[in-house]
Amino acid sequence: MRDITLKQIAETLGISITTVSKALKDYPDVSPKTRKAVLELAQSLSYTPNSFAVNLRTKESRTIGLIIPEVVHHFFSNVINGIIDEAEKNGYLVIILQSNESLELEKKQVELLMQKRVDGIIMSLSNESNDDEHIRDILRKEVPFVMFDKISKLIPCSKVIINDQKAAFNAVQHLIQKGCKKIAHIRGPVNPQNAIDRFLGYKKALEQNGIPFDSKLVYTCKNVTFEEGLAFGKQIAIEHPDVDGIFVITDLVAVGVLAHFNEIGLKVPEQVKVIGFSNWFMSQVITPKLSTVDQPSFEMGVQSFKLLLEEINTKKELHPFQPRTIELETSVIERDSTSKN
Amino acid sequence: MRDITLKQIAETLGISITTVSKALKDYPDVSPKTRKAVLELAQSLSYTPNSFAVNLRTKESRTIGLIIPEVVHHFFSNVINGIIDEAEKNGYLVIILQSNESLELEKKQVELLMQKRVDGIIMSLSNESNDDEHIRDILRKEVPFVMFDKISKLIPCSKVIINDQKAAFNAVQHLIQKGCKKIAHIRGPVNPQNAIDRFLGYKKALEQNGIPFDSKLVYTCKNVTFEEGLAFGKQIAIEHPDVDGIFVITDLVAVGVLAHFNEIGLKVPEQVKVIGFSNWFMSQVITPKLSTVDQPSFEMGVQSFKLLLEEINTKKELHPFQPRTIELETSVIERDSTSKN
DNA sequence: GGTAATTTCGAAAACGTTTTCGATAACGAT
DNA sequence: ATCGTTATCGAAAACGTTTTCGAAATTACC
Repeated sequence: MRDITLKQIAETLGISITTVSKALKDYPDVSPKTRKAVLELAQSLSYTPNSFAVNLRTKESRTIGLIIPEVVHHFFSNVINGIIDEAEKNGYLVIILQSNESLELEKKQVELLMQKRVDGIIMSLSNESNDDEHIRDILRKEVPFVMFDKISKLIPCSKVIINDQKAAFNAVQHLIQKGCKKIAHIRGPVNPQNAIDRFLGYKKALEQNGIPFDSKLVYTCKNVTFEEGLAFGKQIAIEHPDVDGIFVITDLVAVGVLAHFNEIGLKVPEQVKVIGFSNWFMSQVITPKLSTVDQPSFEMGVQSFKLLLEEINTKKELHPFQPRTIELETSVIERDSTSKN
Repeated sequence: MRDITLKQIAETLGISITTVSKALKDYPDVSPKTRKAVLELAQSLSYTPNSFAVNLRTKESRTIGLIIPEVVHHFFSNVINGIIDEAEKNGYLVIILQSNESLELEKKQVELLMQKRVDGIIMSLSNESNDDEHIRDILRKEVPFVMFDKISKLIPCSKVIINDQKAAFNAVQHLIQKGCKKIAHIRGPVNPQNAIDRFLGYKKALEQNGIPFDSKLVYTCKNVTFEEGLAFGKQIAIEHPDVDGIFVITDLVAVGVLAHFNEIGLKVPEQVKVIGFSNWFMSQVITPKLSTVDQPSFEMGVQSFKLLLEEINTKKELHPFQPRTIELETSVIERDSTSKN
């Protein structure tokens, strides 16, 4: 049961390979009669073109690469979802790699994808990423490239982001409106731009409301885990028992905080209000239901692929490509952890 | 900045393409002197072989396809994690597609992957899958193939599974040991083999303990969601207020049940004990912490790829391949939803 | 110096497709 | 019958690599 090729079809029909190829691709210069014959035979033999040969000839594989810090993560798996959905609609397949937040791995994977000659790369930076030579390498080779969420502002490429600073500002503003006077912040790691921006948004909201900024009230995550949430919850309760509001970098950590407060009997939202970030599915399942900032993760995936496709297509026609940045809207979602009904 | 090819290296060095190729691939019949020259030039030009050409020539792409019902799912994203980890270790990349539990999509995707000529396919069936012509097509074309978790017992291929019946049996046995006399079961959809097996395990445990089976105590999920958990929790509380134990098809649904019980003030585990399935990360975060059955999802991914690689390699050497089934161990994890400490 | 063995190299085919361009055939118009 | 036009086809090159097989060059041996 060997693979069917154009050659075999041509031979059994007594015509040339060229004509068979043309018939299958709806070229105008083949008679209806022979076209019909070719189509029928191809159908009955269930011919499918050898994609390896097509790739070589056309110099494209209709495959893109996706590098993310981790697959097992509510936010990222939703983005993946959006990307592979939109990609499939457009006849593209997606190769997924995860950097496990390691810069070294990330570099290797970028190289791997370029060797594979994917048609484009979508990527969210690992937390370690500050050296970006490997990223510039992508641009140098003119491989279509889009970054989302964790981006580097220095790289001139298309991006899909949210306005982290504004979103964080709104979250803290929400706490203040609910009456909070002393607000702590559990922030993300040092490097990632969005951790920085959310911190800046927190700071700005305090300033605009005449609340003095106190660096002692800022706690920095290393791994952004549930366990860190537990630990920081404990630390805050001990070090600053008068804190009445906490803005947390992401829902997962916020859930850890809530879990600790539940355990020690600290009342949320009566004694302290908590707001997270991301609108993780789980945040409306726990008690108390967690207020949060909705971040359109699926849509982020969709838009990322669309931008990439745009770049792929304009470059295919040898036109110059102008990178674009898409900023998606966020919104504060009020639940039980910041208001009692 | 065009791509570097063997031809270019050969021309600048004044030797043949053949020799360049051999030098780069450590063939014995090339002198140390020319090898050195080739290696150095290749290095300085940062030559990388055109994988499209290599694919065509070697008839393999070092890429595999993975079809799963949904990416955004704790169990599946962990399996994905295991697969792409192990694949990368062995120099393989992974194309991921999701069937969204639709048989029609699943069929299309199988075809897509075969057209792409991936070196192998790993797959977990969608809930709709009962017609398996598309699966048999994979075997007919002798594409290496592994199924995991949601499998079809009728297909002769390698599989990675758990013993769902035994695991369910142990879960129900656990409830009985904790004193439950009237045990309900929220089961999965009708088709999937593992939903059937877990149901059988439930039944068997009742029988062996002299508890009469009552089909009225069995509730069938359609979509296996948190919302269904809420709904069935409500239904059970109304229809059978004397139920004192519930075995739920998966943690997500069980969490829904707990959420409803929390809401109406039904005490878990005092009035009713609940045990889930999968050991979802979230199950130890909610109150009360959910007892469950641990299912080694990451390991399932690793083993799936290993089996696939085994098949790829033996088939590459034209040896006959004997499918194998790997059964991974599960264990009951006791938490607060079945015992008070 | 002659023969045999060993190194070292390269021509060429093959993988299967796409596409250009020229050739042939068919047809209509005069 | 001649010319121009159009419809239909196929030869061949190209994509870049791998590998076989034979040729040439070098070395070893007596």
